[in-house]
Amino acid sequence: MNKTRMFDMKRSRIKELFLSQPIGTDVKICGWVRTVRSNKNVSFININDGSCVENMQVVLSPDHADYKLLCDIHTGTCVSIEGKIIESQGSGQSIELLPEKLMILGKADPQLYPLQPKEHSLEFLREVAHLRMRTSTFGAIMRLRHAMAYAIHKFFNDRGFFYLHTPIITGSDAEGAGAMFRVTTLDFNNLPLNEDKTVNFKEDFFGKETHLTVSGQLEGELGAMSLGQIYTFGPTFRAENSNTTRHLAEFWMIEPEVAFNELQENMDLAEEFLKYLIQYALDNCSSDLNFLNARFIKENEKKKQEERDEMNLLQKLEFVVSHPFERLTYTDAIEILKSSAPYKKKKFQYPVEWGVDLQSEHERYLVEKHFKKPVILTDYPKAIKAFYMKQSDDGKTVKAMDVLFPGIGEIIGGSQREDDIEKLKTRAREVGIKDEDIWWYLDIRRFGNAPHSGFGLGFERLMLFVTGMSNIRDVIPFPRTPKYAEF
RNA sequence: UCCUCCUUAGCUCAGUUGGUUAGAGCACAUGACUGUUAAUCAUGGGGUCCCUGGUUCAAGCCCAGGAGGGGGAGCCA
Repeated sequence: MNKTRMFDMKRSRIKELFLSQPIGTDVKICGWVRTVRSNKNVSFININDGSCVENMQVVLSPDHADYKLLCDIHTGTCVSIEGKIIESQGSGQSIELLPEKLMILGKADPQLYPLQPKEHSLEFLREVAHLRMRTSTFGAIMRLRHAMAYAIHKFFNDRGFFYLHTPIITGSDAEGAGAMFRVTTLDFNNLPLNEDKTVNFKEDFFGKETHLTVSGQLEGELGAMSLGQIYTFGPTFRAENSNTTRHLAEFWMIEPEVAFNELQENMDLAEEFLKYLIQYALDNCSSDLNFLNARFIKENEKKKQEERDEMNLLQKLEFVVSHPFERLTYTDAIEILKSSAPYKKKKFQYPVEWGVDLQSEHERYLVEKHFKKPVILTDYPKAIKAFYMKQSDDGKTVKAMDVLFPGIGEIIGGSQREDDIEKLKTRAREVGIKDEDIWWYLDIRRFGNAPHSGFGLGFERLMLFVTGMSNIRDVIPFPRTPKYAEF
């Protein structure tokens, strides 16, 4: 690296410089200015290039040939700097950069640039999502998001799973997971009509009605029943009018599906998977997690006493990887809720009765108050669960499982799948799905049938937990929600 | 979709019972300052008080409608 010629210097990423501490060597960095501080004798320019949460401090003296450039260097300016790495003469950082040559690649008018060297509200930053990844918080979140995506592939690859690309455009409306976005090339101002005035979708691009997928599961099952064990990891779309901190219209979902697995093994996989991912973050993203932890602690202190988290972010992550998840049946959960203090004091807004779906308040009680750890609920009443879930011998419940996390609620939903073709057809018809719509799904039960299981993990919900953020719009670069598709 | 809260300078926010020319911190400009960490200090510029209508001698403040946003709920991952 000890080159004397500057113009052909290789660019270093700041993360590498902090790791290798190459004191005395000449380097080149490119990045965006975070802050500038000056006095009569010296100026400090803090540069971030996105490689890590830490900034490189550039120390510029007034007698430097490029000192005049300082008047155009503000927060947001993009610069390229060649110079020597030296041991920092101030406290607060181990090394700093003494510039030989300073170049402005792109100015940022300080009167117009929205980001300032101060804390901005998350709501404001959502309005400038094209720039918010330049902040420490969103930089850390997006690097963690990448690390988690990578860890997901690594987890499955290391265990012999195959990444299956299930379709994003789907012709089946049988997935049954809520409202779908329509995909069409028809001219809305001149729709082809049938004789009964309904739209003639035979004229549409695919010759039938098509939508964006709400789940890759049904196709995932086909993969599992051929390749043994697969996972999907792709975008998923729900046209629900959900306005919450936990819902997006476009989100990413991971759906493993394993032939021969029954419910017990499905739970084991889900628990091992989540713990692996969180451990991966702890092992590989410590500086970003430390930054987010400091942020979490500060936010937590602002909350009212009764709403405060007992643990900080790092403690929560450590806690989850080191404790077994609580596993119990829906029926047992109902019993616990019925003998709970809030139930007896009539604090629950919604009724607790065998057969009703558990509400947020009930899930929160179980996870946050009663067990104080992640909970896997199983064996739900069949009436409140999807048609494809394996019916139990009791005739009342299905082999479903929901993994509930503190502060997030359902992070995973899954089940053993119904492999009895007659029961499957009957249940599908009950919810209005015709055999011919899922003929290929039924075929799997007809040819070489076997038990199999799987689940879906909401990627952004995982990100909420790992980053300690509280709004799902802040853990995806460009959120899509009802009435909002900017950028 | 329902409930609820909010909208004042580029950002974060204060603004009393309706009363003269709407404030602060940060940011920005200028100057000062011996190495700063969101540096500090001084001075200065900067406003469609979300929009529309109404009540009133007088509206940032009260009333009605609308728009945008936050939080909670439902639905779910």
